[in-house]
Amino acid sequence: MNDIKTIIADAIKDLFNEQVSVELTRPDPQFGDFSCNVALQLAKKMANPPAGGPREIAQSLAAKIVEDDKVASAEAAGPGFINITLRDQALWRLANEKPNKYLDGQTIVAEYSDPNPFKVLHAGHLYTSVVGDAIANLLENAGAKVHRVNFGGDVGLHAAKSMWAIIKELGEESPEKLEAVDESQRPDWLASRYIEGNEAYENDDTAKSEIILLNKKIYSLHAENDHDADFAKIYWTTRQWSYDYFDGFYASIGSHFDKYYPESETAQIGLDEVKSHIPDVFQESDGAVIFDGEKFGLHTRVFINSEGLPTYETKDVGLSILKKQDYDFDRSIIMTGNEQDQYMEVVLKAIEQFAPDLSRATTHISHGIVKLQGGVKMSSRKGNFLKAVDVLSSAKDANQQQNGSSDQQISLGAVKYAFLKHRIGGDIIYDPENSVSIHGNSGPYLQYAHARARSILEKSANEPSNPDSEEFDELERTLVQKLSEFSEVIERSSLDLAPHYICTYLYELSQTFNRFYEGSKVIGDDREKLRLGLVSRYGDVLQSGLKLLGIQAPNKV
RNA sequence: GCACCGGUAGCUCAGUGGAUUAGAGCACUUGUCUUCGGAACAAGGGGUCGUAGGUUCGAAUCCUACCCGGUGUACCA
Repeated sequence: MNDIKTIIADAIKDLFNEQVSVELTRPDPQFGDFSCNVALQLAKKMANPPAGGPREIAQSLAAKIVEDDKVASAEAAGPGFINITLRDQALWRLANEKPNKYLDGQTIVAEYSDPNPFKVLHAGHLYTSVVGDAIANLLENAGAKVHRVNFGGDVGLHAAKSMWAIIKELGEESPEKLEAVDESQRPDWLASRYIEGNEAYENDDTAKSEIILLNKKIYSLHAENDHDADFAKIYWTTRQWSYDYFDGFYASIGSHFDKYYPESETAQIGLDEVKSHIPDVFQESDGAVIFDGEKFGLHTRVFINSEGLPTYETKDVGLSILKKQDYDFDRSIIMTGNEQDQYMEVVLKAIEQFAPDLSRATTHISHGIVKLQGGVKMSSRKGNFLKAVDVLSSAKDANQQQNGSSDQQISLGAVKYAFLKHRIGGDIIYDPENSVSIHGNSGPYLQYAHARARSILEKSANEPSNPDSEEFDELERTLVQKLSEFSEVIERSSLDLAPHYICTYLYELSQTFNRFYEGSKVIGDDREKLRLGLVSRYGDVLQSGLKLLGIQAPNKV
């Protein structure tokens, strides 16, 4: 693709001695392989454009471009577009192009999922785990060294609520009693404690003040690095249960993290940093330390509360510094729910005041809420929300019911694809039945399409050939043309941090293949070897595309 | 109030300032096909791209105002 751009850029230089950034688009296939609007740009730019305007510029460029031996035809069209058709061999080479490693040598930290210890993973955590992982894959594929990290609150009111209920449940501060909780029950047991603690906090004033005290106790436990007191033992043990539960969950969806950053580890660093920038960046106000975002058209937010405790803002400052220390990244990507959009703007603006490079290297992306199709009522009662495992099991059930399949790769692929196929940002309406459907734009459909392609290759007695010197017929060429888009799609997808481009592309590709397959006999045809070559490349593209999305593509379904 | 995000077919959603006719899937109508895995292919109906202006050779896309929905707006995360 860059070859083609160079051909056009050279032609522009030769004919008009101008420099224009050449952008290629993929037009409707009937118009050619590529389309280019440089003539329209040039006409604007030139001091003395030709009398025929952009149309004439396009014509003379087309005549020049077509001289290149990669190009079969180039024609001026419409108000001044140039439609370019490649020679078949050049198109086939493009269809086999390796991904552009434009991020070679770069280090990127991707932070997502971010669940809190002591609490339950909900549907939103599942969503960001899936989408964050796909983005990390894309960046890795472009050559970057990517570190996946996870930030969560192991201190704070929710932890105190849990600890309060844990101790109540145990009857006393005796850590050995925790052994009675079976390993498999630990996540649910902790979830129940959080619900109890939360309820007590809201409805029982005595409990509430006890919990507030526990909150401070947890902070000081960290400050003193206490691992010996009974209270500390209970805290550290149950906290570890949470991390074990997270690890198990991520493994079950085929994902992993390099590192967990607990808030307890970022709080002090953030606190020191914030304090060192009073009053130049942060100011004291009503006993708290704030950042006056209004100077920048943003909100003012509290970084250290009037009790001297760091807020989430300060912990995020600490996290940024820590991530930079740990990985010396070129770029940092943070994915959260979109309710944090304006919050994050303030934090990044504050960081910009004392560490502009750090702020500039950070990209925040955010997503909406995951809802179930049909709008299952979310009760306001605590603990009754859409859990990550609920989403997975609804897919499993739907797969069983609709397809009679208990294949986890299928139901997991269905969920991932259903999340990934939408542009990041809006709410996701998840429909289990739709997601596992073998008709239409779904994960299982593509997994099946891949298996079917592999099956053709296996069934044939011949080896695929590399059709480098032959001409394609119409259906073959349409397929190769679509295959040739793959490397562009994944590059654009990683540039825009938009995995959904890949979903759209893979589905379109499979439709193109089905049309080819409907009209072209493969096994037993004179052109069998050549066509096997196309089927083989198609299978590879489907598999590597799905792999980038974090979806398995087995050879047999 | 102010700010941010969204509003595209009955539903769920794509859509890079470009090209006749704004696209998919699901759902609906009809056809092909005794199937190299038909989990297919072909054709059709269905649209004031929230509304009104503006910029542009060209706007779903950019700008302005407004309407609707969601979220955020000082010591939660």
